[in-house]
Amino acid sequence: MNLGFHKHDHAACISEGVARADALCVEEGVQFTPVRKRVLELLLQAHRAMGAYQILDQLREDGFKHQPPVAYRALDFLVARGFAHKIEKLNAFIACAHLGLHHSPAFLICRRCASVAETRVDETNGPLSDVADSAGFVIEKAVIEAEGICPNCLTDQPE
Amino acid sequence: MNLGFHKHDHAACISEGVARADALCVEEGVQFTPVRKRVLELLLQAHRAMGAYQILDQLREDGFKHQPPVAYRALDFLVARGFAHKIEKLNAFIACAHLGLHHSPAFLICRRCASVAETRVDETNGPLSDVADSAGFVIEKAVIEAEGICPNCLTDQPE
DNA sequence: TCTTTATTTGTTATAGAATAACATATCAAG
DNA sequence: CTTGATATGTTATTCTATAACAAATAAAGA
Repeated sequence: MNLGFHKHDHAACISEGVARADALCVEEGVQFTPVRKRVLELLLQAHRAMGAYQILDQLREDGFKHQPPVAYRALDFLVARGFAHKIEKLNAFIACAHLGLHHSPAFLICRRCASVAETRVDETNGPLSDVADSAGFVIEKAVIEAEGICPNCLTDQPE
Repeated sequence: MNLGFHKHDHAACISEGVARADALCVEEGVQFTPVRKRVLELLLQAHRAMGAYQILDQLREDGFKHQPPVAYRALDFLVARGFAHKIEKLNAFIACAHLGLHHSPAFLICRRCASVAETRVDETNGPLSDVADSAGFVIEKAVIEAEGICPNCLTDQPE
């Protein structure tokens, strides 16, 4: 699986992401307003996790309004529809790498270069759901974030 | 496995927890100072995740100093030694349920009653480490937090 | 088209979480 | 006993996030 650690056609991955989100919004009858679109673009462009206030700074430069709620509202919208995810460990947000697919995301976070790769995990089995099942706990959503060193940073310099 | 959702001898679980931490500190030659001990007691007592400022309020009532760094330093100490864990999803802290055992914790968080159960997962295999291995990513630490409904809340009222 | 309902945006203010920085005190080893 | 390490006290600040309400815009029905 390509986890985004390697080179790829980035311009295409931005425009495709926006186009796909656009289509999904039409399908669902929700408004993909300029600020929402711009925030998704910023996240796709950055290709890493961004804090809400980083996004806010960018919005300011683009001439958008830039009070905190502007960014948080756009982010809430994107996260609610699965266009972006929140990385709890970083208090930051990242564009979804599997836009349009229902999935439960998991992340690999490099503590050296701060890159974040998204992968998918099967939430219906695995060690955690076994425990939950036997305890009678019903899992609705799981935060799975692994921290470590990405392949690029391992090669670059062995710490 | 007992996940803490059920009744148990809570007084004992507090005193045992403190005693075990005490012994571990002696072993490692680090100081289990009054404020550190008190914070661990508070967490064991609460038996749920507590925010740093909740802890701070309790410390104030106990006559301890109560500026934010007081709580954060004690929490950093407890987390560094595995006596407590941070729940990223809640920006809150909880006493370790497996004190003294090296383990990688995972949590089941009830969104109705806010109780948190700690369990262990094997981090060396499972779906996530397969993905990491094949990508060449070295996992050092994993945040695994599942949100849902605990057995008590399921029974109490089917939502 | 009108109008009314829902959704989105603008704005101010504040709450909540965490740390930087530096002075002071206490402990532990030589 | 003194020196180096560890821990505490304190002030201030930064970063993250939301409450609350007014104004504007869009969508749906009469």
